[in-house]
Amino acid sequence: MAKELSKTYDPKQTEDRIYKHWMEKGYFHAEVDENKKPFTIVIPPPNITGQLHMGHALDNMIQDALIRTKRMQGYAALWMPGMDHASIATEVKIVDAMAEEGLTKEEIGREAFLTRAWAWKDQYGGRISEQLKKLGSSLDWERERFTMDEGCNRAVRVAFKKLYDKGLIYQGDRIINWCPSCLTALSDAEVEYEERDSHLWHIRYPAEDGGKGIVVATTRPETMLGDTAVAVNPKDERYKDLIGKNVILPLMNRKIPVIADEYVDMEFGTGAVKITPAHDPNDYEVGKRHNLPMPRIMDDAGIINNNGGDYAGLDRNEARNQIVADLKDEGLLAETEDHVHNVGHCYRCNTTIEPIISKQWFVKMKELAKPAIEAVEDGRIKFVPERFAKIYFNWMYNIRDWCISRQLWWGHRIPAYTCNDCGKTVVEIDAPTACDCGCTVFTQDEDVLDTWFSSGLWPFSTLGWPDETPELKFFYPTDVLVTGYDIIFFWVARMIVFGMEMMGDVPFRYVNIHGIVRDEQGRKMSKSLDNGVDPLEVIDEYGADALRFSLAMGVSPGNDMRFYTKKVEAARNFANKIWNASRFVLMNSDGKTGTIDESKLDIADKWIISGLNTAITEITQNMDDMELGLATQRIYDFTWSELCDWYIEMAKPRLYGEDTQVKESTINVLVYVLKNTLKLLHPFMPFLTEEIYTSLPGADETIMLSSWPKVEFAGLEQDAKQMADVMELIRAIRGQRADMNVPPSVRTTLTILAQNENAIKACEEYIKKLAYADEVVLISNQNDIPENSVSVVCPVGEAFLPLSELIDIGKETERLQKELKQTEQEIARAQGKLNNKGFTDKAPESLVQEEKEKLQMHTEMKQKLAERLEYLESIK
RNA sequence: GGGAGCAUAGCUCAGCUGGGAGAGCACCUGCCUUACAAGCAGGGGGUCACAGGUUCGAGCCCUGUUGCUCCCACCA
Repeated sequence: MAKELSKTYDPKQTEDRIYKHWMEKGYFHAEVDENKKPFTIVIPPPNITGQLHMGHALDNMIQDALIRTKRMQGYAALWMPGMDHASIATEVKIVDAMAEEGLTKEEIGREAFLTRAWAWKDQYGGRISEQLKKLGSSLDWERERFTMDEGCNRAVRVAFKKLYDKGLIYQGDRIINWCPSCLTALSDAEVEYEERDSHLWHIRYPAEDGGKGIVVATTRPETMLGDTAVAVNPKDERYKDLIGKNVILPLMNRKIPVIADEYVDMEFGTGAVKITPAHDPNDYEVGKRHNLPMPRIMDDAGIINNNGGDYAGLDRNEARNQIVADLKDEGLLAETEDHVHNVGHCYRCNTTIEPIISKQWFVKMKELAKPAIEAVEDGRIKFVPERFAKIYFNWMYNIRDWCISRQLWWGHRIPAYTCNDCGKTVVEIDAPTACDCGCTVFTQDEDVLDTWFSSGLWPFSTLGWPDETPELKFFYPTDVLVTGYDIIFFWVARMIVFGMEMMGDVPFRYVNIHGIVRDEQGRKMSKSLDNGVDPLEVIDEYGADALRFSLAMGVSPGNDMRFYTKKVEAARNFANKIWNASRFVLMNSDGKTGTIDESKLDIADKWIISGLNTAITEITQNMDDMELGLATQRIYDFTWSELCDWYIEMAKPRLYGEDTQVKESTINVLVYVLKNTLKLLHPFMPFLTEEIYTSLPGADETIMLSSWPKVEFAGLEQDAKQMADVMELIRAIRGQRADMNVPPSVRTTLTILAQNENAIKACEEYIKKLAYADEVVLISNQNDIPENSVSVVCPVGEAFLPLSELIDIGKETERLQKELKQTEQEIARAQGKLNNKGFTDKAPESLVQEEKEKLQMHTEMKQKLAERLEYLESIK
């Protein structure tokens, strides 16, 4: 049923209404229905979900756009509402929120939400619910999320136990990254390194016998409190005599041995390294090899403990300053050298991390990584763009055990229970009720799991795993995962690992990696800079369609992009353009549904349908390649220039004419082309296209369930080419008029000496309308060229503008000579190519042919120009 | 120390397997032409970072140079 579109395009109103409509229709829910496969998908609410920041907006836009196309092409794909993990800033906020709600640690443990669940509840959840309420939706977003995450929580425990039983999870003392501010262990991936200007302090450790001893170089003098040896390279002649002897640890006055270890680089510093096994990963390894004591000299908050002698109670930074000062006083500071040092920082709070020896839970990754590597190597999973596979491999080949325990008090608690009586620890899915020793009281491990542990299970835990649900069977593996390159390690790698291990199959076939959305100055959006752009605010002003389109247009896969308000504005203008073009079609539609009678197509119709077909072919290919940037650019160009600027203008004279058959045919072509254009655009502007599409006569219930455009009607190329040639002439005439400052309101008689008379005749009406002519006179003889006219030379013919009063013969001669020169250059270029034997022999036949045609065309044009110049000369 | 990316119009960026340099914005000149001034028509503007090489032909492929960005890595 055709309905009218409002006079002005109001994205907000349209989007809200369409969204509400979709919600009512229940398009947002996954549905397992073998009969409907592959048309069953989850359709996300693209103006709302996950768009906490631009990165999420981008994730969702791409994922959604791909699905909207792929589905139409017959692929099953799955989009998960709530596909996300907690950002660190979010987690910090969660703590506050929980504290405000008065939750105790035990309560949190008992509830044991996914970290994600809380993130959603706190940030997304609140916002989404608010938004939903505004839209009048009855969906209880928070409740639904919560239910899903309860299920996921069980999956986490099952996965943990499975790995534990296979010996792939272990608990042990190891050097881990410790954040003294968050008071938790971190995985290697969670540490960010940053170069800092610092010093390399050279400290003398006197020999036991009062000798000179040895000078060590260190960037962290405060750790000397925990030194248990000094290491040198066994090959180092300088220290050969000292090996096996003791030196005195200054300030502490402790005897420590000089040991030999290959690890020491003779070239660096002094060639002697102080060994602090409890506070440095390398030293820890050395310590293990040499059975050194490993005293911790710092507590969890980074305060020097009782092992630090007089320095106990000092903060690690204070301790450093004090120690350096004291060493100086004692004359043991041999040298202070400037040194740029790579310092690790906590990626959530930016505090300098402290390597600390500590008991943690680890996942053995080497073995788990193997199938995950193979899956990408043999192409079962493909990275798009391909280059990101390298980053993945690099990480996977060098993978180390993953520290998964966190001393945070939100998140999944580790399902390990210790018997209060005998102290035996068991890992169980559900809390054990009885121990072998007869005791019934257990204490659960206080630690929680790394948020990425649960996130890694996401592709199947959200589908009901470990139960064999219909959803799991139906949707796993999904087709494509979309995410930014910054979380390949965090998330993508872990999902593949867990997918292979738990499901025995890949979690998805394609990983679409996109770049980061930066601010206008190219900076990463961040909380500290406060340069983040809120997608919802942008949506409020320009609409979700405009935002989505602007995030896709002209972007190349995997490259960063900048967020420009100007670009969103351009996208909004584009949306407005479509709106108005559609209004034009609707105003004239007269109930026509776009059924084409091929026999009635005229040259302009063939031209636009041919253009549409090319666009369909290219855009479909682009979408298959996940080249959204190219696809959007192509849609933009086709819609704006081909459809709006040319075809609609050409349709006008026919629509306003008397011939009802012509009128009818034209309308049908308009409706046909518009419908297909909307389908091509739908992945990027879902709301606008739905609104317009469903307003068109004879439209489907929703554009989402309509078929993807197909190429129809063959053999249009020749006519299309003729039309294009005439368009070139029209453009040339317009240019000439503009040059001479003739306003459009001044209509003239056009005299045309046609090269291709048929083409000109077929297009007479269009030439009149678009080249501002009140009359077109076709001539076939040079002698019929009107006097005092300006000529426009094109391949399809020569046009003459009778503007005698405006002509300056001298100027006109000059212009034509310039054109003649250009034409001659073209001829020379083409001849040059064709005279080159290498070109004619080796270049593709079609290209050689093309050059020949060009040569002929320009030769003809040259002839005309020469004649014209001759004429001007004669009337001077 | 390894790896990746980028360098194209004043600005922000496209340019898919090599076959006459593009878009948006900005700028200039005309236009309120009954879908649209969030618009229409026309226009100016580029040694495609630099130097070599391969090729009939290079923005695109190869080598090197310079500059910028990012990721990874336990040199104290």
